[in-house]
Amino acid sequence: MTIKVKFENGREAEYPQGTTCMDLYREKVAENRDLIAVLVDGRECDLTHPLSENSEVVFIDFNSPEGADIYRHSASHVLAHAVKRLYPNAKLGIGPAIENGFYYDIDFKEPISADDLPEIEKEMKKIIKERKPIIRREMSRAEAEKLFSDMNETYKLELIADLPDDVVISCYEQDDFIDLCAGPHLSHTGLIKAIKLTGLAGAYWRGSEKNPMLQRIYGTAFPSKEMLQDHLQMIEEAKKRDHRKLGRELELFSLHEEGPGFPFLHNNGMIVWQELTDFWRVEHRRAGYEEIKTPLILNRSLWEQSGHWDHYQDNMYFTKIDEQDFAVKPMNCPGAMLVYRSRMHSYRDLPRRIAEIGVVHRHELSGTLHGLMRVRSFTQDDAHIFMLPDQIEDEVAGIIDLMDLFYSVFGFEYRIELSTRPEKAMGAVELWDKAESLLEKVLVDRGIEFKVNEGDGAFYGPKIDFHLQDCLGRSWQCGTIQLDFQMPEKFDLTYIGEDGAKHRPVVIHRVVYGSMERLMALLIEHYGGAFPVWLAPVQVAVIPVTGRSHEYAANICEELKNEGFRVDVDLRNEKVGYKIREAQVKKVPYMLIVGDREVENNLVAVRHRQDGDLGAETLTDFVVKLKKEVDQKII
RNA sequence: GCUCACGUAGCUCAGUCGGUAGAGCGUAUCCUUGGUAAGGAUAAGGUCACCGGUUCAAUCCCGGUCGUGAGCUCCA
Repeated sequence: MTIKVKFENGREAEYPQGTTCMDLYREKVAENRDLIAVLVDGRECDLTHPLSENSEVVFIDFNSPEGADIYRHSASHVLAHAVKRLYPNAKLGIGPAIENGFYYDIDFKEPISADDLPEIEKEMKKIIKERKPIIRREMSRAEAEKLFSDMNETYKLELIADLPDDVVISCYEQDDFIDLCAGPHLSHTGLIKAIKLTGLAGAYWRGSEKNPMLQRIYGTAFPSKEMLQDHLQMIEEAKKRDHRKLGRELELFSLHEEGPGFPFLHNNGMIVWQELTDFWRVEHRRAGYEEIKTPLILNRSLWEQSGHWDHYQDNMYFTKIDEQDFAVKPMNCPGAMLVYRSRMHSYRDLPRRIAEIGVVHRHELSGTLHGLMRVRSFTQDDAHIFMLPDQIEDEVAGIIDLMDLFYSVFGFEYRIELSTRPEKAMGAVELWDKAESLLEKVLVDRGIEFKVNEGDGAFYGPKIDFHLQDCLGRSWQCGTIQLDFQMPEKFDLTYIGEDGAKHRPVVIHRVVYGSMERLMALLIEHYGGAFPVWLAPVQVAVIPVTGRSHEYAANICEELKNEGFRVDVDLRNEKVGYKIREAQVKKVPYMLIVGDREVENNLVAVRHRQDGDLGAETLTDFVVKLKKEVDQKII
């Protein structure tokens, strides 16, 4: 019997039945030595996998997502293997590959510390050097249970117990180490070229705080030392750009024990903030938005009506005023609902786009707080759009355009995801279906690529999320467009239709920046603290060379201020090099160096923080260029 | 919230096997007038996070509190 095998390049060939992928691999690897695994009809398989029927076979290397996963999954087994050699009593949890690496959760009899990682890493390298073959063993449930119970691997027994009846139970063996695992794996440990253990942290068994906490060892693996180096360098770069560090150095904001999760913005941070909100207001007015401001603290009755009292109480802050319960707002919507409801609406008034840059407070778990990224008090660039059902499409399209405008100004790439009706959804199914297909239509009509997350929508409506990608390739969810079928019901919102009867409007809840605080953090890291001129807290530093040019420098500074620029003059008794260094470290975009030569010819010597010395020109010429850079928000 | 680690000058960090502490940067003053990333000297600056305990003696050891950091979905 022979079977037909189709390769990724379209070539077909016949082989005897039972030919393993390894046999084919031997031919292939001659062409590409980096191949490490195989997809048979799209499924990841071991190289030893025998082919029993006509199949499509694709060999993959580390550069495919599946390849990287298999590679790192094998690395995690090597980690567990090394741990078992050094700590025979340790019990294994799970050890999957993750983005950029892998981990293994382990229950150590005596907790280990980060100092123990180098030794484990050394043992891993030994196992790699030994080039142990990795062998798949399939077994019955009873055999597996006996095996792991003999080894006292209680967590593995728990996993086996939870495996469905019809699944093939498999283990992977290398040397004297055997682990319950679906696979697939590399064919031997020697294929792992570069590893590094990167961290140690606690993690609950199966992610539940009711379960015991295991120790999670994080690591990463690459097929070459260079790739590992690059990856580690990327992490270093991210550390350098950490907004908490830059925020302090550039005096943008500070955090204090007195207000955990409540950041303090300093003058420099406020300048960036104001530029961001100024830009936001200009574009929102242009797009037909009104702006409102609603109170921080509102009566309990409102939160009962909105449902927050029942469903969000754990995250809210409370106070009492005149014997009555009040809550600090965790969201802006109820306020906006009251504004809408404060007068009657005709269908002719809609859509009504009501925006609010609103401060909300949410009690987040203390362990989740992180700089400006995750706080307990933040500012949303919120807007609620009240509209007729048949306006949904146009409104959503308008918001998508607005998002694109903002994100491209910052130089962010972004991805879009559409989340649809979840199990416990509120509202009529027909309305959901209609809304979902409308959202999809808007995206398709504009030729926008998007990913669908089935069942991931909010219980009150489907949504479109925007995930920004920063310059280090990390992604952050910022913008969101959420249809809300709930709020109009809860607040009994109405408009008078053409027929003279009351109807229910649809509400869209949307943010572009998301949280101002988080956007600031994002921008700080995206730009590495070197803000484009329009955002830079100080746009120009005037630097006199000697005391003789102090007066000239001060005049230049005045003139630039009068032109509306943010400018500092450095009249300290220091050398130019020193002053330049300082302006450079503070990431000031432009330095104007003025000495005797410039005074004499009435010029300024321009230095750019990246491009260095640009030569001398007149102040007028410089102002023209600078104005253009600010107005066009050039990155 | 939970686990582990950490908390020493404005910042980055050293140190004390228990006898109340030190560097660099920054700051102030003086000298230096210097042309594209750090000129020199001197000085000031610390309840060693906070509260208890052990001890003749605690910044150090122990306990607690607060704060900070890495994690806590990625399913054998």
